[in-house]
Amino acid sequence: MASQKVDVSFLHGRASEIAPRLLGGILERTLDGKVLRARIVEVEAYDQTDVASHSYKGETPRTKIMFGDAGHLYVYFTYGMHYCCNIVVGEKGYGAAVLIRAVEPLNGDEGMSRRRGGRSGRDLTNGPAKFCQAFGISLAMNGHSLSEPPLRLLLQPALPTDQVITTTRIGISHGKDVPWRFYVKDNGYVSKRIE
DNA sequence: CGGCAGATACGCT
DNA sequence: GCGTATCTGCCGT
Repeated sequence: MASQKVDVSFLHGRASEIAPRLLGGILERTLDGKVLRARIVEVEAYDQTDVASHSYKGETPRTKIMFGDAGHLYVYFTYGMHYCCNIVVGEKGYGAAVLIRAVEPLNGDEGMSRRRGGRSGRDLTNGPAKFCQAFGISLAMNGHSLSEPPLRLLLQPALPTDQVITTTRIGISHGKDVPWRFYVKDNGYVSKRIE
């Protein structure tokens, strides 16, 4: 597949509009001399107007990257043991990002399985922290530009609208009614199928 | 497959 | 102190 720069201008818009457009995009990671590839199948949008977002209460040391340049990775640590990663979107100074909640592995399943404690199939990457573990993403990659190795985003053509399911987000206690979760219809790697 | 409890450490009040 | 954009194991259906 041809190499492809992240079209940063494409990421300059509302998180809720960009998020569904990232479905089907490819994430390519080089790790331990191998190439891992996966297709994005589930995302959620967060921005500073929304109570569920880390950026809601303004910029802090932790959320600084979310307020930075689009096309970079915002990684956070949660529940004392998990990492989750987002693609920063919107204008610099505006805190917004798209959480990668699930991907479908395309290559490098063996390495992912090893990092996932021997698990296989959908259990490799059907959740945001599972994906980070499978892809070896931690705080060390916070702020990384997705135009460069060792982790690149390769945008793909938009999916047909009837293949995209829109629902409320998962695991939050505020902003539960906001329909900013998007996933690929009938894809086995989606974390939870509801509605 | 669904529901629930426990793990575990950091950011922020 | 308290809550957390989660996962896992264990239980029951």
